[in-house]
Amino acid sequence: MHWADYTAQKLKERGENQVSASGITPSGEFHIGHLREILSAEMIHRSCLNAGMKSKYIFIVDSMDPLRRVYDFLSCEYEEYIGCPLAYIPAPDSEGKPGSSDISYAEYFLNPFLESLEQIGVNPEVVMNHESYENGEFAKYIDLAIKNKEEIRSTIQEISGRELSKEWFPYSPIGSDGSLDGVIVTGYENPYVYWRDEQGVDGKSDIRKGEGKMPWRIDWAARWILHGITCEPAGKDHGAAGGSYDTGIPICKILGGNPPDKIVYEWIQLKGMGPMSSSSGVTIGPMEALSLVPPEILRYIIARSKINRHIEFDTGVSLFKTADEYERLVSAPTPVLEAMNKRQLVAQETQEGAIRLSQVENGTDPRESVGGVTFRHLSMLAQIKSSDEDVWSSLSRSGHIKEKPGSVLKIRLSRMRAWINGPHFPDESRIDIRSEISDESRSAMGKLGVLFLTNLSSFLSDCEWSEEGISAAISQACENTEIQRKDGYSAIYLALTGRTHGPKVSALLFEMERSTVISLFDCD
RNA sequence: GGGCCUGUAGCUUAGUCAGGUAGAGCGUCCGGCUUUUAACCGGACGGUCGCGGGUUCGAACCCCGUCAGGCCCGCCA
Repeated sequence: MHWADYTAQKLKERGENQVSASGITPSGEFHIGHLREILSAEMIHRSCLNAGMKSKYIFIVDSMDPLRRVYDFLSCEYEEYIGCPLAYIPAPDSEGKPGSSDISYAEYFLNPFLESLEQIGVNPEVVMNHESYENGEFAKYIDLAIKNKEEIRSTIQEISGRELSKEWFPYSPIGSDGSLDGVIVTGYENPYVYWRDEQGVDGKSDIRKGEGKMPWRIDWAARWILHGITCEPAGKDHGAAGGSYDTGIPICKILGGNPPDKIVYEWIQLKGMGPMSSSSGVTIGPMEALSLVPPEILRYIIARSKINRHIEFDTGVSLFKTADEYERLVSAPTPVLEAMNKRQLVAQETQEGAIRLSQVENGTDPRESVGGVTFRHLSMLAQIKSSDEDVWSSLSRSGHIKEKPGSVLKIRLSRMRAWINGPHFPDESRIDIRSEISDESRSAMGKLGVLFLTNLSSFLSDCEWSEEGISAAISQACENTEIQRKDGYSAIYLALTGRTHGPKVSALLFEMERSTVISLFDCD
């Protein structure tokens, strides 16, 4: 059984209404790792729906979290905003300086991410955490946390093994300069928390407004109750013994809630750049990774791995392999046979779940996602056809598509182009058509190969210029020169690309000018 | 120091919770396909399940120890 289905089955024991959630701090550009957080929760949400439960998926943006430090991509002017909630500070401009646009720092990084999520079929209910504070939704829990301050303090100290200072308080007010740092609480009288900040200024914060926040470990526990969260997969950092999951559970109970079960997912890491690239400074941009990969393949990468396994995200050749695997499973699902033992059945069921959860739209037929065109074929067309229109007309001539390309296919092509034109596309998959046959290729194919190509050249000069016609000509030339088919095809690839293998020859030649092919092959 | 996750065929891995003859895909090799090429079809090769001990009639699986990799115990997905 797939892990998401298994989790859904476990959740059913709690009841028929499920709320899955993710929470992310928008402190910088979103990246592939955040995607695992999002998709882990979203896939469980889908499994709950598929199991007949009521379920929703919410994405909580930690917009009330303060700016921790001046990140590399920020200019030093951000120094003055350290400690201030991300919702209340300006977004950086193109130079990393605080800009004048009216969107906040938090929104600046969030908005493009939400667009990417839409493309991979994730449509969460978005909750800006700072709004929950501003609306007073947290007030009840802040009050409870303050009243149970000592119990929460000892819970955190015992479970995390961390010593809390004398000044520690379960609510951090914003000081006179807008920062949460260094503000000491001096008193509490519902609804006001009294404080003194680093400048020595005294003030008070209304817990019903956005004038402060609870520390992370308590904030998390409180939001579980506020939103009725039953499931929130957390990264292994939160999941470690003594981490915020372990303290969140008892704190949630202190605040009168029923915490979700602990679900921990492993990290996803970027790989695929050769050892040379890291030294040459080629690194992959966080959102860039998302823009290269077809949505269902991206989902499949997350769905096929168990939630507690490392994933190496690779934008090189293994992307082809993953796409092949996906397409193979979609077009020819493993059949359920009587002879299968329990394990094989489990494996089959897990595989089916991974494919089902990889679909951009829940419940659609996986075969539609391939759109009749394989990833590899598209990579060839995208390389030899610079205009999209030519790609579509080629696909329609070859019978891959009926009329106009669907939106799924258009997105696939644009991502393919981004991949091919970027630094991550593997060289070995690059189609570089030679204008003449190199000496190495000539010696590799041997005399028979040369003879074959010359022969082929004449057949091609008067065959029908279609994939079928070209295939027939190749076949004739093979028979005529008594070359092994295998060697004949190798000779063609050697002439075209200098390698012994490549994409389907008839399709490749068909996309070229007949005269170009004829003069290239006529090499005797 | 304390803790978590991982270690199974050349590679990616299933199976570990509920112990019962180690499964799959990729790659490799061999054969087939007389319009066969980043294919397809059939077959073969390939595993001391990290290592050592224990429990058991029986251990990849349970227990103890140990090694290796990753991670957490301020913030981080």
